[in-house]
Amino acid sequence: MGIEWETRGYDMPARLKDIAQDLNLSVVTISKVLRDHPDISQQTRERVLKRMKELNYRPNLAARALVTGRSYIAGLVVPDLVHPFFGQVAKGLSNGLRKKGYSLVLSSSEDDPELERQEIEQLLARRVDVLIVASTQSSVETFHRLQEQKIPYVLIDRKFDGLAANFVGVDDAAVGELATAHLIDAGCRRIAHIGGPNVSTALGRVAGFRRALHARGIAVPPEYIEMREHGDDAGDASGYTAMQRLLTLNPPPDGVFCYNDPTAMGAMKAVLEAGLRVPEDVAIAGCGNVAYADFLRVPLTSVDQQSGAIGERTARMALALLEGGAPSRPKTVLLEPKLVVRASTLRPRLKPRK
Amino acid sequence: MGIEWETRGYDMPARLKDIAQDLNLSVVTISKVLRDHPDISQQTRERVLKRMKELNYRPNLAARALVTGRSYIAGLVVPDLVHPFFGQVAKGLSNGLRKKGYSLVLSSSEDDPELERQEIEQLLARRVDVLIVASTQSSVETFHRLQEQKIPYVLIDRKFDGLAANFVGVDDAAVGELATAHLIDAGCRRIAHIGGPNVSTALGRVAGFRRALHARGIAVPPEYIEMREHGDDAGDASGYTAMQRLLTLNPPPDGVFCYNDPTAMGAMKAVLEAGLRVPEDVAIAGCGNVAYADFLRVPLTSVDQQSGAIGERTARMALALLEGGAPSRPKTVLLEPKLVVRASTLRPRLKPRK
DNA sequence: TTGAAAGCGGTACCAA
DNA sequence: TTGGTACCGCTTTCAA
Repeated sequence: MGIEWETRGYDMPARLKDIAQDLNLSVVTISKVLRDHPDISQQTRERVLKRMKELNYRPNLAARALVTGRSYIAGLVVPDLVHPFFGQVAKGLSNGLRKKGYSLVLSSSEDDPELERQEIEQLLARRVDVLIVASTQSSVETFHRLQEQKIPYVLIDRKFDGLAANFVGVDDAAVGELATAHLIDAGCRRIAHIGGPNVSTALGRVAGFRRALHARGIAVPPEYIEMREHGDDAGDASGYTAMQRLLTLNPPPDGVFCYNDPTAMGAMKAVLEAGLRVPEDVAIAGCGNVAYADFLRVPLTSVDQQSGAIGERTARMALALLEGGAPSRPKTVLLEPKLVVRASTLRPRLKPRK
Repeated sequence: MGIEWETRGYDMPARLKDIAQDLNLSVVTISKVLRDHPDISQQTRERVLKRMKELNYRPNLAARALVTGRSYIAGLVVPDLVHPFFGQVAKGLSNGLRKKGYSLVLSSSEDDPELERQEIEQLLARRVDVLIVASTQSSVETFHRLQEQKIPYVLIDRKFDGLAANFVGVDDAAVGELATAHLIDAGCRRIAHIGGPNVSTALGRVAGFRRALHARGIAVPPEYIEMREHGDDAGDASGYTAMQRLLTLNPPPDGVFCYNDPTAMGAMKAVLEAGLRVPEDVAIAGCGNVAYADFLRVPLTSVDQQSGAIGERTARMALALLEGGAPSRPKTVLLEPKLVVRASTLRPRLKPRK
């Protein structure tokens, strides 16, 4: 045991220096063993590894990051961790990055653009190697700054028009089209939409909604479209009130496409409370395909956003940015949404005839 | 502009040294301004701050951590991020820590004890200041090691008998008692339990279940208790099959207390598919009070586990561990569970008489 | 195959 | 009020 070790206390983490002194070697040699450097004799290597085990040695990653300039940390900023979509993305991402030794630092922006900016600052101060953001910004300025500073980043879920950035998400217009076309096929003719806040996902979905109706020559009265200001959290409450309003119209809609599943759940509640039936009087389709969609009052038809796949693809893209040699052009990965049909849109005329 | 700056490239982050050279000051002076050290002249301070803004200076937290020995990072390990309970905990925790400048590094153990150990190692290598773990270990060894190394840690949700550790969670026996007593009050007399895996939460809940029945002199046939091996994910599937088995018994139960809400949802599905009614034939109570409990086929009575509060209290405890002076005795915070009654247990005899 | 010296970007201590 | 020097734990370069 080196003298150093004696005086450091058994609760302080061991350092390369401690091992070096114990073994009468230099710090450099130990460092090389640590990193599997070739030019170390087998015998020395074994002695060092043995001592490392004994001392329970763990390299100080912060120190390493300081000299190598790589932290092996990815930063993730999401609007709301409680939303199952982002939970799933975080899980897929975390799994993908772990394999390559990266850790994930998590920030929640609470759907607040200013807070999101602060969190990004904090992550940059930590010198994360890459940033992954489901942004709630309305301006693109933050990301221009990142570009200037050549900080690799990937946008997920929400993107910006006119910003050439790495992006992983679903094709939101396709999401809207898929759900809406399905409602039409189910026999609905007065189809309404309860939309989300002013971000790309909500805008894309309402655009797809319009496109599908237009393609089939079905008109959409403006009052059939309700864009809500809520973020991702209070979706059920806002879906509820939006649907109540839609039911006062004359004629009321016989089908509704909702921005997300919580919104759809709120809408469903309003319909049932009004004494109407789902799907016979009003068919309902949501987005997100939450895990429990099958267990709802009426099992909910929903467009799957591939949350797990988004996490994995984002991990792949982030790693490519880091390990890949030349900085490449920004890439966009658009996953195909999938419609999952359940009872909330299975109207009589579509049910199998007996 | 210092010569250094010219040659560094505009995309490299500015350092104290750059600012010092630009202003003909020493690095120490800049560092003091950065940390609001008192003995700096007003004029100097302003010059420095101005230059910091211009260069968009961000202190390198890794470098600071190296010298101060404090990383301002907390590590969180959970079994499954997708489970809404842990999402909520992570959110509360993140918010509580952010206020004091801490970041949160997130690890998912996927309910795998070995992976959990590896993740903890990784976090220790990052020199996190405190560790927060919802552990899936069966042995207590990992935590003894942490104690030896004097690494502050807080267990959440799941605890260990005989391990004196900081803990934040709910009183699981109370959870079980609360739900079971309610089922009895609702008029159930043949009450079954679908339990979870071999961790403290599941064991505590089944103990409370037994205690409540015993206190009212109601017997529990052993076959009325189904302990499932699943983790937190496939709860719905295992609740479904467990309930199917329970329904084959003679007599079948008229009330079921389930380990968690997904399990309860699966159980509910099995009951309804068997052509029975909830709650008239079988009343069902769950645990966790998931956000959408109100929107299920039959709105689900559930015991609220206070997930948000757990996150916040854990943040407080973690901060106390770090900022507090003397190392204190391990503390246990047991939050009171709350029963949220919904239709799944509102049996006729409890309904208001007309 | 091994190691001495320099330095990553900061902070602490003490002298000027 | 300001700054020189040492050092945090590790990697890099280059010489022995």
